[in-house]
Amino acid sequence: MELALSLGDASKPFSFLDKPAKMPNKDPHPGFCIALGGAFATGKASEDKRVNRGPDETGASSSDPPLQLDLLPFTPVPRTNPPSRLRIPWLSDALGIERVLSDPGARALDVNRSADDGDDGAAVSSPNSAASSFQMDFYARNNGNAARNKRENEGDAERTSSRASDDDDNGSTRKKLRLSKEQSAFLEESFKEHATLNPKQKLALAKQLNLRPRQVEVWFQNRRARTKLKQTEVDCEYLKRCCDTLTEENKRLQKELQELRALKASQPFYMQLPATTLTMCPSCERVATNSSSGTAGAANQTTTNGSLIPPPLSLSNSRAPPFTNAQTHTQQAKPHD
DNA sequence: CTGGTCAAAGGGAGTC
DNA sequence: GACTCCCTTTGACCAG
Repeated sequence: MELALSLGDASKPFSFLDKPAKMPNKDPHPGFCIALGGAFATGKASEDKRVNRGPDETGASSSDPPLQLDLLPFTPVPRTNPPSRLRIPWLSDALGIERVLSDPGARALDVNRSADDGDDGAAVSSPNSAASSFQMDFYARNNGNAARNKRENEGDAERTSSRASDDDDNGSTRKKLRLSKEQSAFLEESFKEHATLNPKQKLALAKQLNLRPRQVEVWFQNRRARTKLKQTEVDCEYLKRCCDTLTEENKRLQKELQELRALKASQPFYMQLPATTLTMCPSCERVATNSSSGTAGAANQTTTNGSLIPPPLSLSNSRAPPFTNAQTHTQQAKPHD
């Protein structure tokens, strides 16, 4: 597992990543950057890149439950209206495909056109239009959750009328409006393509789902917040593991240090060998040896995996001090010439 | 009753 | 100034 942890310079992406970790512009934790490899790495990032930006999408994709794409057709409920085929406008534009969410072969609904052709939304408001049938489907079929069906079916009319009159509400009571399963699923599908919406997309979605644009906007805001929260949880979990690993490494190094000190105490004559040079930098506290004897080897092999311990500064047999800066690197033990 | 979830409101900050 | 985003909080709803 390859990993890198950077505290203080989030602007420098890690080289092994397919793409740098995207952090929001107003990230509340500036200077913190974490990159994961192996199990945590989103290896699909390169092949699963979205058309548009999607902050935290990589993390979300790993933690989010798989989205049910078999939203339609709604077989349990008999259709009274012709099935409609929905297009996610920006998807169709960008990819040249239709995101079919309903029966294939049904009439396609071009949300872009409906949004562009007029502000009255005639294309979707007509009772005979495909969009209308889709909207009716949304309200005819509520959540598949059996426990909720009764309540929700009872509340369908209220919900619909509530939405229709929300704009005119005096706002005295904030009625809880829970989006239907289909509405949430469609919004989710849209979110997978675009974590953010431009006004046209927002209007198109609102018309398509018979929601107010503000509702669509709020849903996306809340959805981004949920994604970010999940990513934060993943990051925290990873940091916790990093902390545990470093703690273990620290313990091991402390133990090795004690062993070295014990060895040094038990075999003091090594320090008197003429060829042995043991130096320590007081600033960085690194011990470097300049010796051909075995003591140097003991100092150099302070790690079992060598991952975190810096290599000796000099391995040459020269009598010259291994540290070039004589001001900061003071020789603690001088060779006996 | 309580805690979790989620839609929504409100406010601050950034951008154009 | 309008718009959008993010963050926090609120309130309704639901399950245990």
